[in-house]
Amino acid sequence: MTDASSAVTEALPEAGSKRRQIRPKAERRQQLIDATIRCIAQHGLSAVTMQMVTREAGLSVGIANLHFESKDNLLKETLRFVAEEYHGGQIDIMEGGDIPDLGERLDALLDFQLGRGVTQRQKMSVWFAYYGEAGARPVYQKIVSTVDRLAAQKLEALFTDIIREGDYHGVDARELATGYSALIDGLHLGLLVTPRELSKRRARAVAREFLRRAFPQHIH
Amino acid sequence: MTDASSAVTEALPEAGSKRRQIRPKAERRQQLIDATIRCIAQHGLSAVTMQMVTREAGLSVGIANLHFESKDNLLKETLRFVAEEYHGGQIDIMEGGDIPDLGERLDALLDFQLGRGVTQRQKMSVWFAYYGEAGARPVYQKIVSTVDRLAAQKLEALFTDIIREGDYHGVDARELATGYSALIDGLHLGLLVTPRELSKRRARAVAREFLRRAFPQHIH
DNA sequence: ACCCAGAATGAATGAATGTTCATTCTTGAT
DNA sequence: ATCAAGAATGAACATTCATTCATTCTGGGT
Repeated sequence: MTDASSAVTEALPEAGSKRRQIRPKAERRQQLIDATIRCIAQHGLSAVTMQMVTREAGLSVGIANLHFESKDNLLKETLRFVAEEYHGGQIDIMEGGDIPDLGERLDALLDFQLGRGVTQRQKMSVWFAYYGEAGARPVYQKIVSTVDRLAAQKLEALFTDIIREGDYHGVDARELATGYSALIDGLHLGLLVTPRELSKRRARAVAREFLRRAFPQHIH
Repeated sequence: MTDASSAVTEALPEAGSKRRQIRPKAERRQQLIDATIRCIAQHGLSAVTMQMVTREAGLSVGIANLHFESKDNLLKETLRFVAEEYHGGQIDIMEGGDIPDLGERLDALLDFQLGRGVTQRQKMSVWFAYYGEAGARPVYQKIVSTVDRLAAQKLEALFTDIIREGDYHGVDARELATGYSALIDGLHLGLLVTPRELSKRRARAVAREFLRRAFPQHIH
């Protein structure tokens, strides 16, 4: 449900054709959000300008204020999109009727969180750019909190099921879920800031080991 | 409140003295760095201006370019200071001849990483503000990598000692150190972005549980 | 073929910000 | 008491950026 990532991304290369095109509002909005994500990843949140974003989108500067009322709003909506895409993806897997086996479901979750290619790195940059500003901007905090809370609940529910199925003792689903979420966030940080020290392979091994310690029967 | 003439310039330093003071270069540098930290924590990295920082420091705008050559450089030096302070504190504890007992040393480390009061929150904000930009700024990446690598080595060494002392099996010091560092980073993020969901007390419990699983004889 | 609602444009505007530098002031040495 | 070195100041400058809006253009409806 949440894989609109590369759907509309190709609007850049017009071979000499600068002809003005009229498109529905929703499409333009997504086009601008996608461009914003690329700009943040490449230049950093604090360096992003409206001119930069609209040029990246292949549009004029005026249009950003037509569809979003201001730069602040564009940035806010971009955060909302990224947050919902990431957490939505997780939630789909965790609820997943697709995967009945709980151990496999855990694996799929880990795959989603630490897998994928370059695209993921772009999203990670955006993610942490906003985290960095969240301390000073309540609006960002609220957006992240909202989706975060839902994902945390689903994770706790999944862990509860696993604990029951494996008859594990001395394990608190809530505490473990908090720990696992924090671990994943920390690994993302490591991948972003010190990619030389932490390979994606090792990050996965570390996360896997965490789960294996908690649920030895489910992770091999 | 926002009076340009009288301003707030004489608020913090010396009571009632608006007289110009000449102080050694090192002291002014630190004064400006401290002010920068407070500004980042309060307004976010992308909103920080030179005027803001120098007013916070109770100094004039010109002085920032006298002691640091540019805004970029001031921000860079501020990151370096925060990074070295944080990692330096950790390293002192981990090397710690002060605390012979390894279990207690772990506790002290956890205390340092998740303890303290409001000050810590300020530092956290700064920390993640830079992380957010690190994806797009190699300079920041390098500063963080450098101190990070050293701290990681010390942590691995401490874990190795503990594993030997406790005769633990099936535990890899390096992997565990990576996991623990990531966990702490992730908990810091949680404390910063969703303080409502994650209390400091619970963060400590989660980190403690992680260590207890790995080193049951050393953490009670 | 014609029309017009509204999508799209981008030059113009004004506000904000980093940096400079001529000038003022402080301090310790003489 | 005097002076020079250089620390400190802040008004002025040049630049950059978000936002506006008069104008142009497009495409579906008639």
